[in-house]
Parts: sequence; C-alpha cells; structure tokens
Amino acid sequence: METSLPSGHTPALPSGHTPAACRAREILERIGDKWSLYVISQLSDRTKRFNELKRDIDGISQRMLTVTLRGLERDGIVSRTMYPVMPPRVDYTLTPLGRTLLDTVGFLIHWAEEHVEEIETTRALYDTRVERFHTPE
Amino acid sequence: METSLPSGHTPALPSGHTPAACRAREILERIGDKWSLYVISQLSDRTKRFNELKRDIDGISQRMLTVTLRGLERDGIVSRTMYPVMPPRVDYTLTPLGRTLLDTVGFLIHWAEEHVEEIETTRALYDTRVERFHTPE
DNA sequence: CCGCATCCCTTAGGATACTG
DNA sequence: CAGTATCCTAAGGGATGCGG
Repeated sequence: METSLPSGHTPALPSGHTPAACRAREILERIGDKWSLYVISQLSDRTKRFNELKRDIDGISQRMLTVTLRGLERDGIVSRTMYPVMPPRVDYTLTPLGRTLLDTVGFLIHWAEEHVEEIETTRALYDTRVERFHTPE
Repeated sequence: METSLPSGHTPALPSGHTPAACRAREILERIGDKWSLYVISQLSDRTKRFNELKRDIDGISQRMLTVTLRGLERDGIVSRTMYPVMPPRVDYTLTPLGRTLLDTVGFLIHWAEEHVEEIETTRALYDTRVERFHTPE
C-alpha cells in the first residue's frame, strides 16, 4: 500500500470503465456527503462521545449525526464502542483505515477555508453576469 | 499562502463556530457532490471538449455534466471557452485555482480505488450483522 | 445520554425531447 | 456539437416525539 501522493496529474483515471473505478464512486460519495468530512476531522485528535460530536459540529442534527456515523462505521472508517451503563455512553474513534484519510481531509477543509473569500467573490461575479443575461431590462 | 499539508492531526477545526468555517461547508459541498471530482480529474492533464468529457466520465448524463461544469465554473475552478463556429465548440480547462486541487483529488480517487475491496467486505459484514438483529428467525 | 421512528418538505439527479 | 426545458422519482435531511 503506497501512501504517497500521485503528484501533479493523475493518469486521468478511467472513472467507470473498469468495475473497480465504478465502485469507487460509491465510496467517494460516502465521504463526499454533507457531514462525513467534518466528523472525520473532529475525530482527528481523539475519541469523542456522541453529544460531544454533536456540540462540536455546528448545525448538524441528531439524526444526521447518527446517519453519518453509521455510514462511516459501516465502511470501517469509524469504530463505535458502547458501554452498557446508565446513562448510556458511546465512544467514536477513527479506525486505522480512517486515519489514512486525515491528511487529505485536513487539506480539503484547509483549502476551502483558505479560498472562501476568493470563491465567494467569483460566485457573486458569475451570478450577476448570468442575471444580466436572463433579466430583460 | 501555505500549500503544505497539515500532516497528522488538524487542530480539529471549529467547523462552524467561525463564519469562515461555516461558509467553507458550501464550498466543500460543491466539490463533494457526485461528479465534480471526476470532472476535475478528467481535466487534470489537458483541456477537453464537452462531449469528450461526457464520453470519458462513465455514467454521467448530459444534464449532470452541464450542471456540474456550471457549478465548477461559477466557483472559478473550471474555465469555459466557447468558439462561435458551426458546429459549436466549447473547451473546458482547469483554472490555476482548480489545479491546486489536483493532488488532493488524485489522492482521494486513488484512495477509494485502493480500498474498494476492503470497504466492500466491511460493508457486507456490517450488513449481515444488522440483518441478524432485525430479522426474527 | 444515545438514538430510533415518523412525518414531511426539499433537493439531486436520471430520461427524454427539443434548439441554435 | 453543446446545450436547454420539462417531467418525474429517489434520496437527503430537518423537526419532533418516544424508548432503553
């Protein structure tokens, strides 16, 4: 297993011609959904409990946190430990597989925060241009 | 602007406590959707035309290619050049901003393909466990 | 405290047909 | 060739209430 980055241009993967690439999409959709990146990021430094995650990820609903965690657990990216105590206690932590995503996830979030201003400006410009085209007056 | 990877653990970003982080989510959703990663990847080595992309990205519909390209263009990740000829010709290429994503995109796709087997096995195992719980017999 | 079940609305996204 | 327009279904995702 090589962890080195395929620097520069990837050989422009077949993206569906081979069965493997086709199935890879399902996996990317898992971590590419609305919340997974943030859950992974929040677990980057240590194990956390359910409500701790809920507090730290601003705007996530209880339902979506559950759904997201289940998905990540199903894929073997997050592991779940339940302690049969009262009140219940559940710990979530990254698996070794999950940890292999940390650099990339960190980079993506970093990248997004770095370019927020730039992209929002570009968007605004684009939108006014399109508006001009569509409004008659 | 530092392009170096925040290796290991990110400082577990606030993910919404600051306005910047909150807005960053919208940007991540853009490249985290179903097709963007593949479009970016396909443009990694060179400019391509519309139908060329459509051919190369297996399974994408004409509509979704249009929608995805518009979104990427709006964010300044892809640039669009239209030649007023007959038949029409439109070229798509990555902007400098778009190129800064190449390593990460390449890594993600590579990562997904690398772990397809592993994850599918984990999924299947997880599903049978859950099934056991829910089916009475 | 953790989380499942339900309701319900919104969005994503595929199929198809038509245009400059 | 490179789209737009329309229709329609499935999935996403929030709110709320209940249960161990």
